[in-house]
Amino acid sequence: MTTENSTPAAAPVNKHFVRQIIESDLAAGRNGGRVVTRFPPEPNGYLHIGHAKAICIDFGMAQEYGGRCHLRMDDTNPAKEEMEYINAIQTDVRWLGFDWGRHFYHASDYFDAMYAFAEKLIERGQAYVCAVSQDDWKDYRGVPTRPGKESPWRNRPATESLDLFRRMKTGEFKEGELCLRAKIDMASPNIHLRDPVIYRILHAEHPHTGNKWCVYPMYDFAHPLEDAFEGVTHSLCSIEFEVHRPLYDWVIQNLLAIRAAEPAVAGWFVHDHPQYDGPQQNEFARLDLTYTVMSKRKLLELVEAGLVSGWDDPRMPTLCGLRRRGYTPAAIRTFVETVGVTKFNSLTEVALLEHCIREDLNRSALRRMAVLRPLKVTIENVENLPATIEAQNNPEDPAAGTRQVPFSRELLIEAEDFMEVPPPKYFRLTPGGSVRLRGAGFLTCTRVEKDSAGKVSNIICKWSPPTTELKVKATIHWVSAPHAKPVTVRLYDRLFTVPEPDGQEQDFKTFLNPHSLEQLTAYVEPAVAAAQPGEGFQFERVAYFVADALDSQPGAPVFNRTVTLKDTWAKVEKPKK
RNA sequence: UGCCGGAUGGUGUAACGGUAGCACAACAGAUUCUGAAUCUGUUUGUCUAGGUUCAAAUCCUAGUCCGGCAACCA
Repeated sequence: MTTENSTPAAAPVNKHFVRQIIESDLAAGRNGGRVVTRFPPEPNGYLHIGHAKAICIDFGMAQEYGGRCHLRMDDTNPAKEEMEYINAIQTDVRWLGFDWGRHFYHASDYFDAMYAFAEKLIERGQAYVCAVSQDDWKDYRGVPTRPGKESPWRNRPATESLDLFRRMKTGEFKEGELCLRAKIDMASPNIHLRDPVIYRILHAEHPHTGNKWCVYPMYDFAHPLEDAFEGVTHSLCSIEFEVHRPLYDWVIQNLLAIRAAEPAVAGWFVHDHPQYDGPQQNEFARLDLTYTVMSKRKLLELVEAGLVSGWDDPRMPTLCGLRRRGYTPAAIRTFVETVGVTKFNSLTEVALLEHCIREDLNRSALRRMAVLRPLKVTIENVENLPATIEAQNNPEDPAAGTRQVPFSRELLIEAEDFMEVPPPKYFRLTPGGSVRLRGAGFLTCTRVEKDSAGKVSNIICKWSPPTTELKVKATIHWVSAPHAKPVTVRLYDRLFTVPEPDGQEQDFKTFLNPHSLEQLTAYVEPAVAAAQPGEGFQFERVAYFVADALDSQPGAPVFNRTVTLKDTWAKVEKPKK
C-alpha cells in the first residue's frame, strides 16, 4: 500500500492536562457544559511565537470543545499601551487562522463596573484607601519568610475610604499619593495576598478611554473581573501567574457573592448565563525557543537599537517577522501542537519549527530554479539544443502542472556545483565528468577557462539530450544566461550564535549572529520575476523563498529565504574545513 | 532560609499500578532527475534513596536539583 492511499490515521490528539481539565469539567456539568476562553494580550508590543502557543491553546480549546474564544486587549495600564499594537495584534491572530467573531473586547470596556465593584468592596470592609508610600510599603509587606504588618489605614471607616476613593477618581490626588488595597491577610505566606493594591492613580491618557479616568485597576483585580463579566469558563495563562491564583479566586468569590446579594450587579456581566459558576484559572508553561530571545523587552531593544529592521524583520520570532520570512500559519499551528502543553519550563529546539515549515512547504511550494552564486557554462555542441524544456511545478503534487523553462547554449550554474579538484564523494560537475541538468539532459565538462586571477570563469561542456544513457550521480539546477533575471535575495539565518542567548553572563546582544543576513543578486528563470509579494517557491536544491511583502516591486521581487533545504553534503563537507 | 510549581533519551512530549512509546535531532543504509522528499534500521531515557505491591515513571516518605513569587507592570 502506498502512503497516498493509506487511510490517514486520525491524528493522535495529545490529551494534555488542559484538555483533561476541560473534559472533566464538561463531564461534571460545570458552567452548564460550556467552554469559553479568551486570549488577553497587553497591547504593549508585537505578538511572537510564544504568544502563538497561547493563541492556539486559547482559541484551539474553544474550537475543539464547541465553545468560543474572546480576543481581549488587557489595557489596564495606559502608560505602556498603544493603538499601533492593538491593530497589529488583531492582524496577527487572524493570520494565524483564528476568529473571535464579534467577541472583541477591551479590559477598559469594564472600567465602570470595576470601579463600582471596588466601591462595593470598600462598603463591605474588604478594601481600603491606603496612604503608605510605595517605598514605605516594603516594610509593611514583609518578606516571604516573615509576615508583614498592617497598614495604619487598614481599619479606617468605610465611609472615609469611600470618600477618598471617589476623590482619587476625580483627580484630587497625585500619582502615588493614595491607592486602594484589598484587605486580605498581611501574614499570608503568599505575598500576593498581603493587602495587594487593586487601584492606583495614573494621570495618563488611555488609548481607549482617553482622559475619562485617572484611577486604573491592577491586573490581579481586573483580570478575574474581565473573565467573569465575559462569562469565561477557562482562563488559561502561563505559570508565572500560578501564585496569583488565590487572589484571582478571592476576587471571583467576592464578585459572585455580591452578585448573589444584589441583583443589579448582574448588569456588569456582558455575557451572563443562568448556569455560570465563574471562571477558573489554569496555568501552562510558556514556549521558549533556541537561538532567539522571546521577551518583549529584549525584542524591543533589538528594534530600538536598529539591530534588526523592525518588529517584522524576518529574523525576529514575532508573528509578523515569521510571516515576512515565509512561515505559514499551518506550520506554526502544527509546531505548537507538536510541542505540547505542560507545566514544565522547557526549551524547544528551533530545528523542530524548521522541520514543521519544511514539511508544509515541501507539500505545497511550487518549484523554480535560481542560481545564487553563478558560474558560466558554455555548451560547445550547438546543434539540436532545445529552446525550452518542460519542468514539473511540484513533483510532490502532479496537479501543480508543468511550465516551460527557456534553454540556451549559455547557462549559469551554482558555483559550488563545479570543482576543479573534487574531494572524494563529490558527485557534481568536475573536469571530464558529467552531471544531469535538472529537466534538461546532461553536461560533460570538456575544459575550463580561467580569468587573469586563475579563477575558473567559464566551463566548456558538451550537452547530451535526456535520452542519453549516461550514468551520473548528481543533478544540478541551472538557468539560461540570456534569459535569466537578476533578483535580490536575502539569506536569513539564526539571529543568535548560541542556543540560549538569554541567561548568559554577557548581554544577550553580544551573541548576535553577524551572518544572520546576507544579501546577494541571484539569477532566476524568467517566470520568477513576475512573483507577487507574498508568493513563495522552492528554489530547487537551495531553499524555500518568499517574495517580500514590503520591499518587492512589480517585476522586481525581493526574495527572503524562509528555510534552507536539508543539506547532507554540507554536513559531510563542513567538518573538513 | 517561607510559599507555589516542576523533574521521562541530546530536545520536546506520551504512558494515569501491568511490554517505557511518538516526534525532532544524530548516525547508518535503501531509494532518488532536488546530496531534498520518501523508506528501513541504530544509538540514547524514568533525578536520588528508601518503602507499599505479584507488579511502580505512576502510590507513600525523605532528599536533590530546576523554575516562579517580595511593581501603585501584565
